[in-house]
Formats: sequence, C-alpha cells, structure tokens
Amino acid sequence: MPTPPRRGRGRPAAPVLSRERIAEAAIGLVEEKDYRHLTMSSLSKRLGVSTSALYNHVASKRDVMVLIQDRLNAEIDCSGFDAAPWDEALRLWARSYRRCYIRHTALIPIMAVLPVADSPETLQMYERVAHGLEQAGLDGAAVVDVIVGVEALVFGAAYDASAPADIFDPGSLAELAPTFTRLAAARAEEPGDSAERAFERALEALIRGLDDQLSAEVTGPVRA
Amino acid sequence: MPTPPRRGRGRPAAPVLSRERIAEAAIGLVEEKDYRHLTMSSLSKRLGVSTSALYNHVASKRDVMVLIQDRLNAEIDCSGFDAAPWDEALRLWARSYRRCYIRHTALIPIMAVLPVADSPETLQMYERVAHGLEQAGLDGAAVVDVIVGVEALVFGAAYDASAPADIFDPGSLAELAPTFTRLAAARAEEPGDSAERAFERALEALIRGLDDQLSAEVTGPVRA
DNA sequence: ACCTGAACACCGTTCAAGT
DNA sequence: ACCTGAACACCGTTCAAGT
Repeated sequence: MPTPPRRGRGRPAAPVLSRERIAEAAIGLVEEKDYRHLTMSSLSKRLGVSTSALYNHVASKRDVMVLIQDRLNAEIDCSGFDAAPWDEALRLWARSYRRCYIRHTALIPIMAVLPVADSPETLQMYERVAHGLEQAGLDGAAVVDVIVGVEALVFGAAYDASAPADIFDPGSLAELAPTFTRLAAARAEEPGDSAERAFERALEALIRGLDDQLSAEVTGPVRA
Repeated sequence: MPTPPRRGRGRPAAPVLSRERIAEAAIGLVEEKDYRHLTMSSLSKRLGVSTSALYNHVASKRDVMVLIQDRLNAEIDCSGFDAAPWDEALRLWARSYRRCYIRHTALIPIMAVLPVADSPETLQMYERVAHGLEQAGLDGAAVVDVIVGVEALVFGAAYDASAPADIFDPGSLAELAPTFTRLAAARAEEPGDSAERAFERALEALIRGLDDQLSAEVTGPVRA
C-alpha cells in the first residue's frame, strides 16, 4: 500500500491544497457524517495536511462553509425557468432548493445573510430565476421580492423537515393546549410526510397569492 | 459599596441560582451584547457564580437557549385571535413573531426543530393560534399546516431582515448576472426597508392563497 | 508561496471536595 | 442539594521556522 506522503517541513514542490480540493473534502465530510463533524481538524486530516495549512487557502471556517454553500447552490434545479410558466418554474425551483437544504440546515444561517458578491454560483442561480420571472412578464420591481419570499419559505421549511417526528407532541403538557394537541395528533395519524405537505400547501398558497397580486398590478392578468 | 458575596466552598444556605434567574440573565446578556457573547462563562460571571454551578440547573448551553426561546415566545402577540378575522390575526401574529426573531436569529435553528414538549410558553402560543383558526372555521386538518407554513416564512424573513444591506450587491461579479444586478440595484434605490416589504408581500400572498385554498375545500367560502 | 509543528486563547462539560 | 475550583477534551486561529 502507498505510504502517506509524510511531507517534510518546507514548501512542497507543487501545492497540495486548493480552494476546490478543500470544498470537495468538506462536502464529502458532511455527506458521510454531519456538520458536527466538520472541524478544521477533521478537514485537514481528510486532506492529509496539518490544520494550519488550510489557512493558506481559506480565511476561516466560515469561509469553508461559504465554499460548500456555493457548490451546493450550483446543483439546485433552475431549469424550469427556461421553458415552463413562471409559477411552475418557481415550484420546481423551490422544491429542489428545499430538498437540498434539508440535509444542510447548518448552512442556512450563513446562506441567508451572505452577500451574493461572495458566492458566484449562488448569484448565477438568482440570475436564472430573475431572468425567467422578468421574461414571463412579472413586474420588475417585484422580482427580487418574490425570490426573497420564496427563499424565506424554503429555509423555514427545510428546518421543519429536519425536525424530529414528535416535534408537535406536547407530552405531559397536553392539558395546556387541548386544541393544538388534538389537531397535531390527528395530523400525525395521516400517512406520508407531513412537513412536505405543509410546505406544498404553503408554496401553493404563496404562488397563487403572488399571481393574484401581480395580476392586479398590471393591466392584463399574468396568467393565461 | 457592597462586597461581592464571595461564597465559601460548600453549599449555600439558600440556593443562589434557579432556571428563572439563569433565563433572565441570559436574555439580559444577549440584549446588551449579542449571541457571540453568550457563553457559559459570561453567564456565570453575570450571575456571580462559578461556571460549573450552572450545571446544577441546566443540562447544557442548548438548554439555556431553550429557556430564552420559551421566554421570548411568551411575548409574541397572539391577541388578534381573540377578536379579529383569522387572516388579520395571522398577519399580526406573523409580524410580531418576525420582529422578535430578527434580533434572535441565533435561536431559529433551535426553535425550528424543538419539540413543543420542552417549551410550555411556545406550546401555549400555538394553542392560541390553533384555537383561533379553528374557531374562525378553518378546516381542522389544515390548521397545523397553516401554522407551520407561516412560521417557515417568518423564520426565513427574520434571517433576511438581519442580513447586511448590500446582500444583493454583486460587486465585481455583476457581469455574471445582468438581470439580477439591474433589478437588485433598482430595488436598493427604493426608500424604506426592502426586507420588510418583501416579507409583507409574501405574507399577503400566502394568506390570500390560503384563503383561496380553504374556501375551495369547504362548501361555503371562509371569507365573508 | 505554502507547508509543519507548537502555541494561544478560548469553549462546553465533568467531577471530587466541601458544607 | 448546591456550591467551588481544578481538570479534560476539545475548538478555531496565529505564527515562527523551514524549503
């Protein structure tokens, strides 16, 4: 078997690290384990370097998270905006977006407040969505707000989907909340993924409501 | 000036800590500074005890965060559900909820996945909302989904509102996203709080869409 | 420029000792 | 039961030394 490279003390002939390799290793790490195991130490071990070597390529652990997030966002499906009606395209995008972040909720606090200037793939995702919505005839002044609104729902729904199944079981506190307890219990009885159902209901409502708003704002209705 | 109590080594005559005192001190801490300054060490210092003393009353730092969250949720305005129509009550609740979490985004990852059994005030908030919605004639099978949907939007919008003002400025990456850049720039020109506008638009759309859905599901329309 | 290895300033948490 | 103080097993980050 090949001996681990056991590098000497000085600068290697060719760089062994790059931002790309770091991003790849970080994604591998969080997909095998979870975000609690993503440490600068575990990351450097996986890459076969000392921990401090990482800091020649990234500024901080947060920077690593930003790299992950940018790679991830490149995989989100925006294809609907090329052909489908805007409401259907928005649905497909939102579902793909949510599905992605269910397994990466640890990135949400970063992604949600990260300037797009630090994230080229994320920016290009927004471009496809914005271009598609404008092309479909949506009021330009509303486009960014629509993106922000759908995104907000997606992030919240991703958390919800990652919550334990008994999140709405009041346990010994049931008598504090009789109505809620009854409705939550009935909901838990229904088959299937209730977090997904709630998301679909809200997404449908949001899109329908946006359609109504935007139809009212322009002379003709947006929908056919 | 009163000397700090400089306790001896053994058990004090009366307990100096309680979960209530800890919660109060923790909230005071995050309101003066921010969540980066909330450490078990800073908390114990504020309470005049050693750090390990905290563990006689709470199981973990996460437990402290849960205490904060529960206290906070007790302050969210659910009064609309006593009198106003359900859609207006939902609006008031969502606005109060968002406003609260803008300054406490660090709690969102906890709050969003926390079983209600661990949080009596939160449970009672849900009870008021659920009872109000059912009383207003909403389909019982939809009530919890509606709560979940509005909450998802609220959490996402709270992040958005806490983001830096230049979050959509593409900087040197502008040519990657011409449409988005143009629309984001125009949006930034508009006076006022654009995050709040986006939230209000999405909330309005969501509620209108829910109204449509729920009117279609029952025999008579829900709205007058 | 880009690596290693040691060191720094924290963290949350545990636990024996004390009353 | 409920405190103190010491200790543990980490963290992310910095930096001099090496090539």
